[in-house]
Amino acid sequence: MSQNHPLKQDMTLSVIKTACSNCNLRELCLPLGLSLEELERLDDLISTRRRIRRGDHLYRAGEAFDAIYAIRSGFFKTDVLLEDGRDQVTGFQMAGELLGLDGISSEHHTCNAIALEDSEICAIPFSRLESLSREIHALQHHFHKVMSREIVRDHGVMMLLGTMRAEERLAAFLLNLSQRFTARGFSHAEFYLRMTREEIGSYLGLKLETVSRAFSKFQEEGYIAVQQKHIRILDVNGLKALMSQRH
Amino acid sequence: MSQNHPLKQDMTLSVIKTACSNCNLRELCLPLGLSLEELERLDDLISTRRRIRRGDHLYRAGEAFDAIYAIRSGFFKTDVLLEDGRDQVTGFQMAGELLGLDGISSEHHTCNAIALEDSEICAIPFSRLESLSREIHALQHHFHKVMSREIVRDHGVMMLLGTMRAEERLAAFLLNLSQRFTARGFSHAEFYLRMTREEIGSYLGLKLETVSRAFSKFQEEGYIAVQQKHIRILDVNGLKALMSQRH
DNA sequence: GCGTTCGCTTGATCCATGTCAACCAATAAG
DNA sequence: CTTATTGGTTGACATGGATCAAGCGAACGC
Repeated sequence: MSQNHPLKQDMTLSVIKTACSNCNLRELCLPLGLSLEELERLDDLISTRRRIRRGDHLYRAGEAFDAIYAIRSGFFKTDVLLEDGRDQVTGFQMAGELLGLDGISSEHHTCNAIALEDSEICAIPFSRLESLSREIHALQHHFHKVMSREIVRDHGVMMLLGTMRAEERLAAFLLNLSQRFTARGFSHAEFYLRMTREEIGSYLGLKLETVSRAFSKFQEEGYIAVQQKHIRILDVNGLKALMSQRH
Repeated sequence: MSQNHPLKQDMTLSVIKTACSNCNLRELCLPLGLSLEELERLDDLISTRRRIRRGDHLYRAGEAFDAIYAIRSGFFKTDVLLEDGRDQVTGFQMAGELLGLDGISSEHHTCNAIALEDSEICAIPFSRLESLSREIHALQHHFHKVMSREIVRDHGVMMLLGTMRAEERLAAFLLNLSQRFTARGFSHAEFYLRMTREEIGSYLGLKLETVSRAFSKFQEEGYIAVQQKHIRILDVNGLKALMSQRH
């Protein structure tokens, strides 16, 4: 069992800084235009801050659901397992994004959430979120939007899996990552992948060899420079063009 | 432009019977255990009831979002369109299910909803739903569960598209339909498909020929009897077994 | 520092599904 | 009733990606 071992240092840190109101991710994670008083009440939402070490689970499929999680820093994947052993990565999540929304429906988590690098999360007890969002209109609306955005994102993945070919899928994937890194103030053209070829393949419905070949192809074509997990995008438009060409 | 032509008859009908409290779908669509007073307030939620004729759009991608829709009777598909003309069916919805949740995030619909048979829907203005769910705890929670269930469903489709082969996909599709018909009091073993092979294929990430061949194969194997859109399931376990066999 | 493991790349081959095409059945239109 | 149209089935063939296999570099444990 991979367990979490909060360090002393970690504990004090969480006491000092668990506050949405001064979190530098608040534009990503919270509604805009809250009053000071509302912001203060929101700070009470976060029950705990936790470190999750690379490779550890934040939660597992089947566990009772009682909180959703905001990623404060780090990188996660979620995956679902079929009885017969097949599994699929359903998403990669980065700082400012939420984890655990799928657990609301059955009150049990339906997928595994695993840290791909040492990460920090804020746990938001769901019943408290519901009661606070009955009082703060903007919070309620924001939460609904976040859930809806997740549905729209999933439709995008369905589109990708259902209609695109291997290279298009990988191009879409890279462009999506690039865009999300940009939104977080990182370079849009240069980043490190936190996941393996196999995890990318699982997410994109491809085998790792196919992913690897597509990377090589993109490099040959001059769209990107790859060196293991280090990616530099050299020609965004090339990648975009690749996606829109018929068949 | 396909428009809706409500008939006089239709109008009176909607005045007489627009009431969740006596809707025979309420177990599917509403939280349980509401007080009478709460049920009455819920009835006010539904602003209009509309007929949508086979082939007509309930809404289109890009249109402003202001309501979600409960299907009172009938059958719908939703699809998304890529710029280059490719499209994909993202779901089939039947009585008691909700349409339009994807529109909350951007306040515009992100897909098309098209009736596959003459249908009736209840429009639920979203702002009213939000304000009422701030007051009725059970309604709020139910709504969150419904959104979450949609996310879980989408993960199931991603799994299907990402890891299953053609026959497994079709088997999963048939079993899912069967189960949903059963939940609505229809036969679990015999039903009419409302969609074409092409639409099934689009949903499952397959070409219509492949769908057709898989149907024929299932019939040869004795799992089902097919005659155009009429399906009889003869061996549920056969279909289930097909899905869990390795590769 | 050295061996082991893991992740990645690349080549050769195979196969499931796509593509193209012909034909048939059901339904709608005239 | 006759014809046009749409949806479905089936066959022959093509191909994208899976599979199998070998080898290599980077990271990690000892």
